Amino acid sequence: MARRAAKPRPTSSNLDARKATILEAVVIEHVDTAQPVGSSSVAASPDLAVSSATVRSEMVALEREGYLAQPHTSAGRVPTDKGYRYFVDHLKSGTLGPAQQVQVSEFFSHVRGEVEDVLEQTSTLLTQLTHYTSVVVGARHSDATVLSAQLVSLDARHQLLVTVFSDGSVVKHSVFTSHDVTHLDVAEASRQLHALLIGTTLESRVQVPSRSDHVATIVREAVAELHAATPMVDGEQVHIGGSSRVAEVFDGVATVRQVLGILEQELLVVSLVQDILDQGLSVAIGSEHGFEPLSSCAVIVAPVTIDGAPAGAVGLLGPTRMKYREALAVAQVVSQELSRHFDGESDGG
Amino acid sequence: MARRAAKPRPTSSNLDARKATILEAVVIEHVDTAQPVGSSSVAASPDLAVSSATVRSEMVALEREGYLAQPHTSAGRVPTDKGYRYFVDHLKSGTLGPAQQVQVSEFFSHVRGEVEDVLEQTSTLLTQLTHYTSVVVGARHSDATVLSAQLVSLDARHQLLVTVFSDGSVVKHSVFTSHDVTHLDVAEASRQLHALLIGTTLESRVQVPSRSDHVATIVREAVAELHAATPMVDGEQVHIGGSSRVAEVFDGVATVRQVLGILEQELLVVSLVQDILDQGLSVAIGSEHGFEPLSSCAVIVAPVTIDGAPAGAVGLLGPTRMKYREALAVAQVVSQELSRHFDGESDGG
DNA sequence: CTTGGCACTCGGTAGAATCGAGTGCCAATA
DNA sequence: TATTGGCACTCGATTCTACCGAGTGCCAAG
Repeated sequence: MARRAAKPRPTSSNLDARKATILEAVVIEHVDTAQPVGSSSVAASPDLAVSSATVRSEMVALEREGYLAQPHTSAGRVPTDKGYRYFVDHLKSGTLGPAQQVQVSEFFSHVRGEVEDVLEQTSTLLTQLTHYTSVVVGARHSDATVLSAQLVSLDARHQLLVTVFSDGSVVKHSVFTSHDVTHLDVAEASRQLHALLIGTTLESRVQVPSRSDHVATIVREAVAELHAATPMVDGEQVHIGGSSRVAEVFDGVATVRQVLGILEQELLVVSLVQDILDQGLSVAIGSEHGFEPLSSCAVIVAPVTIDGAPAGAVGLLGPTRMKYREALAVAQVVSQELSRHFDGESDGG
Repeated sequence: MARRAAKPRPTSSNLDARKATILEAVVIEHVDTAQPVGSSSVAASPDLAVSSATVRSEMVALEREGYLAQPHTSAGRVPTDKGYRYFVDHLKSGTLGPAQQVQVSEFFSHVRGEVEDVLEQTSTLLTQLTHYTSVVVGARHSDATVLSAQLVSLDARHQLLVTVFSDGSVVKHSVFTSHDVTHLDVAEASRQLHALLIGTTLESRVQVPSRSDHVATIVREAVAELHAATPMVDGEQVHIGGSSRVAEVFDGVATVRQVLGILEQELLVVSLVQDILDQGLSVAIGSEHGFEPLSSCAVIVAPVTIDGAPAGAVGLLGPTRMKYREALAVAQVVSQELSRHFDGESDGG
């Protein structure tokens, strides 16, 4: 997954009005029918007052410039990734249908609970709205500080370090001891850990006691555990919804298998989404994300912010032959609403 | 999902030795080739010293009794669910291949971390071992008692109730107040909540204070929150691995779509697994689980225990045309190892 | 009861014919 | 010069046919 330096904006993104109209018509029809589009059906478009012969000659031009492709001679044309890219870049932003609007506001006025639950449910909402696979990425909290740390004894040799962070996340880590420890020792260790960790971040250096008594050992173990497990905790939380949509939206078992396999590797998905965001894109089409196994997919992303700070993203994954207008609108609205939802929450709702 | 009263053991599960051998041969070959099996290839089996004509007449008998079916005239035979059932019931339990054994012991000697992580990784292990979709269900903790409850302030109007249970699970619940509360109030509420909740289970009636001061309000809210969210917390945790295998193991996009759709509804999967366990089965073949959308699947389950008490299950989901011997062996060994893993842990490892 | 023999069935495959959507090209036209 | 109708051509998809062969069911002989 190559991380490119700058936004790969189309180099020569100027088509005269007629070519643009033709390209648009091809995209729209192909998205609808999944079939190559012929010149005659394009010429039938009300936006176009020319004959199919004219359309044909324009189409060879569009093909030469890389916007269209022909599956084989004597077939219609199909948009290339570049063609979709032009279409998307020149898309007047769509809006949600009334039913969708209702569903979204309904959802956000009723949803409640912990962040994780909200994100999970949001992913369900997204696939319901679009019939595509959805991805919701929750923020990492590498700069969150410890609000509270506490050691709870499960049994004489098994303690649980429970740490609460300023972003509201709670993590637990098991601490095993080789000898039985008393409740008093646990209480003392808990007190020390709290004092030691409070205000620190996962990246902070923490000064652990060097003594070798029981309590100090537990404290050292616990801190080591907390920091050792950091990479796992630090990884953003991912919620993937509607992966079954993959099976109905792609043709060919091989592709389905491949895409599902990718979706199972959640870290990969996160870095993909992050990558696209870093490039300042809201859509990555086909090979644009430079990730071969997903070259027949388009990925739409929209950032989520909490009080203005980036806090994650929502995404939609579909075939390059995707209903971009709809999907973009959904992603945008949902990410906005989600941001607003959390904004409101942190002011006290 | 009908919950049946008793185990649906096969009613007349007696076949003479020759019929049994023939059935076995058909199952084995069909599992291997996915093709209908003809009399001649069965007759070629070294276990059988009869001609194909004899095999044929036995096969019509087996078909009449419901163990085999013919896709169409002049095709070979295919096992029915009943046929697979007989095969499974009379299977001499297989054993893992050496490479698999190594992989399992390797895994369990290296795995560490919280229960959730272990279960998640176990699900990955299962699909690696079998190439089937795996399900790992973690225990519910309805009878776990509260070891610790603590209220942590995120901001003036947003508190977090962090509860630690005796089974090592930690849950958090947000508590919002309509007025700012002081740190002193939070501390006091935390103290009261701890005293109030400790030793209780999620099912316990808790006597909340009826006073109307700030602290009492928070306490009431927090307790209400904890108990309101119970159903979600109570639900067993599910880890599903290798759902992409569905795409390579079933043929027909329709089936794939359907099975994936089911897998997305984790509650359904849990109740399915639970159902099969309740029936005392280790395999549910085709329609045996009475769950129509999965009628082309076989589900293998094996219970996981901690110190003898039921604590969850591991499962494998594949086509009815499944490698039962292998898969059963894997499920059994992994569930045992998992049980042992947790047994060891609770004694202090 | 088993077996070899035999006629029969029927899905799958290969090849030929056909269809038709769609193209590229060109000469006529505005 | 750009547009257009006309036309020959291409080539995937569909249909039809013939045919092969795996596999069956049946039966008479051992």
